[in-house]
Amino acid sequence: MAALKYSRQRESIKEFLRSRTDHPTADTVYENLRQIYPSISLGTVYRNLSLLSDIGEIRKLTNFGSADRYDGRVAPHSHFMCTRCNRVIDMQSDRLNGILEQAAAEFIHGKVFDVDASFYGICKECLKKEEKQA
Amino acid sequence: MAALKYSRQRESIKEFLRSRTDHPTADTVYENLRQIYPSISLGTVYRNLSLLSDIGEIRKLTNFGSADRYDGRVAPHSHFMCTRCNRVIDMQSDRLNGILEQAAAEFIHGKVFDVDASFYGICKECLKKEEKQA
DNA sequence: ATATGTGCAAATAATTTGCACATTA
DNA sequence: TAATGTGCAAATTATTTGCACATAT
Repeated sequence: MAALKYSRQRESIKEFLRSRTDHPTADTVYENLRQIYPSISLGTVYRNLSLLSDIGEIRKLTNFGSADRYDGRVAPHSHFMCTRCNRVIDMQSDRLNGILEQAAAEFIHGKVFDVDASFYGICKECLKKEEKQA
Repeated sequence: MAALKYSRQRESIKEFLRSRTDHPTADTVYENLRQIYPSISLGTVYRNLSLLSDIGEIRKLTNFGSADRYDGRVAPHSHFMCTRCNRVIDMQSDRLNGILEQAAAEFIHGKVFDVDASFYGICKECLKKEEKQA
């Protein structure tokens, strides 16, 4: 219904997310956009993030800690979170994507529209740090 | 470190989750346990849910709406959430589990300890309701 | 002109925490 | 009796919302 009107705040938020690969939280988006639009409000950031993910321009990740994170990349891919340093990095596996799609198609108790796979562990860098300590 | 002591509240919470397949929220657990322990507090429920999931006796699902949900089943499996009625149902696929494990093993940027796959869509029952309206 | 978007501040929702008392080992 | 767990209430965190004004079509 609601006809979408242009807003530079929204465009900037989208652009900012496209420029990053670290899946920032709403608050990080806010702090960064403040450099460009000093009077932007956190409410506006939340409203636009939610709107953009509703229309599929960005992806909302609810899976990696208490604050939601946002991903500027919408092509199918998975994520790995390091539970030491809280980094979230992209995982690309066509095979995994294929199997997830297939599992979705074969599911008999409903119609699947969306799929998400998340992995948790310790990243290389944090593993190295632990070795040094031991 | 912290040596674990018995508590009937904790045992009841675990037992309650084992008896359900609908992945209740902390609040639902609280409301139900109140029938048995009228003076139990929400804080105690939260503390025990978090403790139980830390020691792997239950699983915490952060993926299905604003409130976390809890799963008494810890064997590897996936979930489907109906975005109409908010039900979360179990999905069992050995093949999917296998591929997820394999993707975890092949991941080169870190060591994976945990995997989660979630599916979103509309369940059979809600699909039927929509048909009737059209 | 009218719908849509924004900033600000207050409200809400979910979860966590401090503290005095209770229970377990 | 020492460590762990509980209930209660207050605090914290993330997110949402109402409202008056601003901007886009």
